[in-house]
This record gives sequence, C-alpha cells and structure tokens, in this order.
Amino acid sequence: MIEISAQYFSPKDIMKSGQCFRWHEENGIVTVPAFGKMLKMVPDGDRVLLTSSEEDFDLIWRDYLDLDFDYEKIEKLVDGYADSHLKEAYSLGKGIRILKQDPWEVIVSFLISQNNNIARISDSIERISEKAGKFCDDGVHFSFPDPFDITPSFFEDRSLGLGYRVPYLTHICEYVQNNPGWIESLKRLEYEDLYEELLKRKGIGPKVANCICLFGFHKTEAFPIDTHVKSLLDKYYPSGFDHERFKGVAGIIQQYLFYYEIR
DNA sequence: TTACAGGTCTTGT
DNA sequence: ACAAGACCTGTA
Repeated sequence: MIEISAQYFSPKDIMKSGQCFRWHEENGIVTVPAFGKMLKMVPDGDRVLLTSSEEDFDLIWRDYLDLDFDYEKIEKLVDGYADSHLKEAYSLGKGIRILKQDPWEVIVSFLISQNNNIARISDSIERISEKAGKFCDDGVHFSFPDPFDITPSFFEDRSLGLGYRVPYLTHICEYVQNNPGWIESLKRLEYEDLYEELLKRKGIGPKVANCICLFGFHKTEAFPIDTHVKSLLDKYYPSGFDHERFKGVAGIIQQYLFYYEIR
C-alpha cells in the first residue's frame, strides 16, 4: 500500500479528462490497467491510497501517473498569468495529470476516437483487450494487446465496432510490425519532429497526432484542438489564446480547459 | 427517423 | 491552399 498526496492528483478527474479509456470507477475506487498490471486507487481525505508494492510503484506507477512532474509550477503559472476563465477551469481540474501511457495503446485509442463518442470508443478498446490482450497480474482484467501479438486483420472483427477506421488500424499495425523499433525511435524525437512523423500515417491528422504526442509521449506543449476545444476557444478567446504564457506546457492547460468544457 | 460523436481523407475549385 | 462531402455505427 502506497500513500500519496491528493493535492495535484485526483483519480476521478484524470479518468474523466478524456486521455484514457480503460480506467473504471466503482464505489469511489478507481481501477487502472497499465503494462500488464492492475492498480486500485482509493481517495482518503488529502491522500490517495494505491494498492501497489513499493517495487511496482517505483517501476511502473510513479512514472505512469506522472508523479514526478512539477504540477506546483503549473499552479504558479496559472496564478500568475491565467485569465478568469482559465482560473475557473483550473480550480476544477487541478487534480489532472498527464499520464505516460503506452504509446501503442494511445495511437490505437485516438485513431478510434475520431468522429466517435466516448462510450463507443471505450467499448471498442475494451473489446480489443478482451479479444487479444493477456490477463493482467490480477487474473481478472485484460491488458491492451501488443502490436506483435495480433495480426493486422484482427481489427476487421465486426464485433469491435471500429467502422470506417479499420483500414487505419490495419495500416498502423502492419507498419509497426514491418518497422520494429519505430515506436522506440519516436521516443527520442522532439515534439515538432514527432508530430510530423505521426502525420505521415494514414488516419492520423493534426488532432489525433497532438493527442498522441501529449498522452503517449508526454509532449506537454502539444495542444490538440477538437470540437470542444475549438468551440471553447471561439467562445472565450475570440481574439486568440495566448500559448506563450504557458510555453512548453500549453497541453496541460488545454486539459483543464477541455475538462471544464465537457463538464 | 435523423442527428451526433475528442476527425481525416478525397475531390473539386 | 481551402471548402465541401463522405464515412461506420451505437445511442438518444
């Protein structure tokens, strides 16, 4: 059992902030699958209890949950430079962290997300895990399948409900298999180069590429603009949103704005 | 029944 | 460069 501060860490807000699709919450307990492991998180006053060994915490969860990033710095930026709307959004979403999820799962997830709704996205990803994933260490939940553990045609399975996105998923799976080391090589790129590289793949446009940069590679300067963000920008920042105030971390700011907008 | 959902691709100017 | 229009499909 590990105990961490809840000051900049809210499992529920992270779960609902749209960056992950396989977290679940029941009776206040949030369950998290990642890298073949399963974590339960229980908020307890100003602390959050994690059902993890010290070893797994240091090996996986500390990094995955982004616990070493300085979110106090973000708060100072918001206090110093934010407009009233952003300050309001921040006060709701300050418990959000940008997870360091498996890039492959993020690529697949956000390919599926295009022109789609959250419920169906989650269903598809859950089905993919059930059909092709392995058991997590709890022997109950499934992990997200490795690209080398499936065939590209796997995505054609109609019960996955992937619709017209099937060719995109088939392509990316084929590409990863034919270019082993591609994803590892992406980890060494700067944001701009990573973004350009992702755009080369079929079905990955500006929005999906930025989501992958932000949620799969922790490029905190990536600023995905979807329908919600576009509408909020038009509504609250008609003369333009000044990214310069939050240079290098605008993507985190985007999450607060997005979360506030969908709530 | 029709419209919508964390967009992207293709085609026509 | 830029603006339509098409696109799977579950849900309301």
